[in-house]
Amino acid sequence: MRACDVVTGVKLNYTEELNPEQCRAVETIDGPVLIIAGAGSGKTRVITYRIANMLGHGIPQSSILALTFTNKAAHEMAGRVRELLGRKLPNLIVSTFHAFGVRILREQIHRLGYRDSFSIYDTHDQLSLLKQTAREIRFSLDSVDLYTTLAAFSRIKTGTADWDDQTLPLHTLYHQYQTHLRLYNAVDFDDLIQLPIAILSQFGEVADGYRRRFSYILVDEFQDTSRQQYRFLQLLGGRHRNVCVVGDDDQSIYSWRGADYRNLLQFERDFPDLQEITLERNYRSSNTILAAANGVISHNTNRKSKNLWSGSDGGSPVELYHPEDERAEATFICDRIKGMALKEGLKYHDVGVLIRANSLARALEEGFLAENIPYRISGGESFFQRKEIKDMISYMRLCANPDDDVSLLRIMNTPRRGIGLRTLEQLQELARARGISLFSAMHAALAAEDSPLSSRARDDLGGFVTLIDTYRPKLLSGRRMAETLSAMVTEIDYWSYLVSEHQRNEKVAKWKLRNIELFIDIVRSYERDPDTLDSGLFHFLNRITLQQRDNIDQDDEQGKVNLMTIHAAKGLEHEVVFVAGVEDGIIPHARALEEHERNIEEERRLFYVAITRARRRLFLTCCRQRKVMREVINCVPSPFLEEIPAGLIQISEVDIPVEHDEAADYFAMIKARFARSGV
DNA sequence: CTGTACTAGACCACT
DNA sequence: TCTAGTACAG
Repeated sequence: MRACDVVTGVKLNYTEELNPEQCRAVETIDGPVLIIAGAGSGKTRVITYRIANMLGHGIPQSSILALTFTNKAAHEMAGRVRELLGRKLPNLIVSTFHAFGVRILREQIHRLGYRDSFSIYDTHDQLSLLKQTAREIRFSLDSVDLYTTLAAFSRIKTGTADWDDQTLPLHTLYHQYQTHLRLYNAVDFDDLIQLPIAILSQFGEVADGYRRRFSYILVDEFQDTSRQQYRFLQLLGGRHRNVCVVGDDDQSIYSWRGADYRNLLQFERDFPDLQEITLERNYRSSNTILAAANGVISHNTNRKSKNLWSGSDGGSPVELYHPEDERAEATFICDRIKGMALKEGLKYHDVGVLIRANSLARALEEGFLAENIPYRISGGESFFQRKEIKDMISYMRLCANPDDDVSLLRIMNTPRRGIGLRTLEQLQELARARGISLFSAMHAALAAEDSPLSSRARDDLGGFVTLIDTYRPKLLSGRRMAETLSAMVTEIDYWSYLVSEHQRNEKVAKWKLRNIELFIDIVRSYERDPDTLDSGLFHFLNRITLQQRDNIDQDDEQGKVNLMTIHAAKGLEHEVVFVAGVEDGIIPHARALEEHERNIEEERRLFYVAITRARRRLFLTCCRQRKVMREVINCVPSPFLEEIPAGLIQISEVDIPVEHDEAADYFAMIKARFARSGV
């Protein structure tokens, strides 16, 4: 019997718990390793045991770097390791690529001429920067879509695309955007990968330091890595070659964000001596669910051939239901959940309700509320994206980095302080002339004898500058940040601002104030958390900026139904899974197909990921009609439904008369298939 | 400079 | 339906 004695003294007997392939994956520690891990093949288990095994072989935790793609996956992995070893590993780094990028930048960004107090701009901030930049250089954005522009900038920055006829007119805008980022001492999400690459490739001794430090690298969800992330990985691990990547090409669902399946081929080319391990045995789902999933995914071309099989037998059929509209859909889902809870003792937290887009969440949430089913939702707008919270964050960011014009512009007049357009224009003029930030320009304008500002404007401005200058050292001290913030909220009288903004609706004002209190609590518990090694203002801000979608409900997931997007569900599993809105235009999403017809394969993988989240039972719902924006539209069932072998599906009949031809046709079709298959 | 009222456009996924 | 942006009056 093999066992490994981990530092903690915990004995790990994994041979009994793992199959031979899994064991091999756990035991192959040195050199390049490629693990192809099908859905439900125990991947997370393998990764955690592998880390435990490495520690058991005397590899220090600080030498191991485990990278994933989403926050959720990173948390999941860190939690599993902790659970397995029964203790926290403070020096083991399990993080997203972006968070790891921040870590490097905090240590090294000065080499590129930034200060380590840099701000990180999320999409919102990028958007305001873009607008502001355009205004400044008199570039009309009327003809271009802002998001498209940002996407183009991203492709340019990451080297995914070159300037072409489409993007060339944006050339000066892009450069101005970049200049501003630098002036404001700010970076965007792409920079979090791009700048570390620049540092590692320009400064050999720095790169060597990191290579020595992280001598074992593990990458989860490798199929979702971008070319940039691969390059980053190569710079870090290309020499010592102790790089283990784990992935499944069938679950690649992030190509829109730069994920590139060619990384897999590149990895094989770069490390021709790699050990390849394929995990094909599925431990998660019933045979029925697995067969349904296989039926769907087999329609994709260009797959690395893989045959998932399961030791378990049969299982309940996949149930397909056609509700009248999205409200009936919510009712059906609630009824089923309640029924199973009652009859089978199903726990609410063992249920996952998956949706393609956040917009589908509303009707379901309303249903859960009406039926008193506790739920939690992940994805969508995070707590930190809420307006009132972003205001607080902007105050903190400006204190951390006074050159951050985007944050300054957000709060300069929030609450209203009488600093108007005229004053702002004068300040911007001054800032531009001297090549300084707005906050510096404010100081300059206040100090200047011949200031063009009116005395009223001087007073208003002076109040703001004094406010920031007073709270800045307090927040920077890193002590009692929560109290400081709380005092500031009182001083700026944010409550009155909320009340005046929501005169008609006092409830909203109260709700927002409550959110701010919640935020202050978060700051407080962050400060008190003994596990945060670096409890300063910057670290806090960086951390929450990367937490764009994950909600802060880490506390109690017990007893709550999980409502989330399919993207967010990747890597998770549930006893019972509902996939809502299995309609043409939603899965596959119309917008995805508009972009490119070939995106159908990724949409299919998305559906595959949704199906394979289920252990025992799978329900698919497909509305007859649905309200989209203003109007009610008739729905057509998703074409992917036909790819599920007919014998596996059971139609849940509805007692509502069939009104629409399309729906009727589809019904007939399903019934015919049903008859043919002889069920 | 502020507040209100009106209009257009948004809903695809994550860091 | 909701929000962000703009026009205009005070």
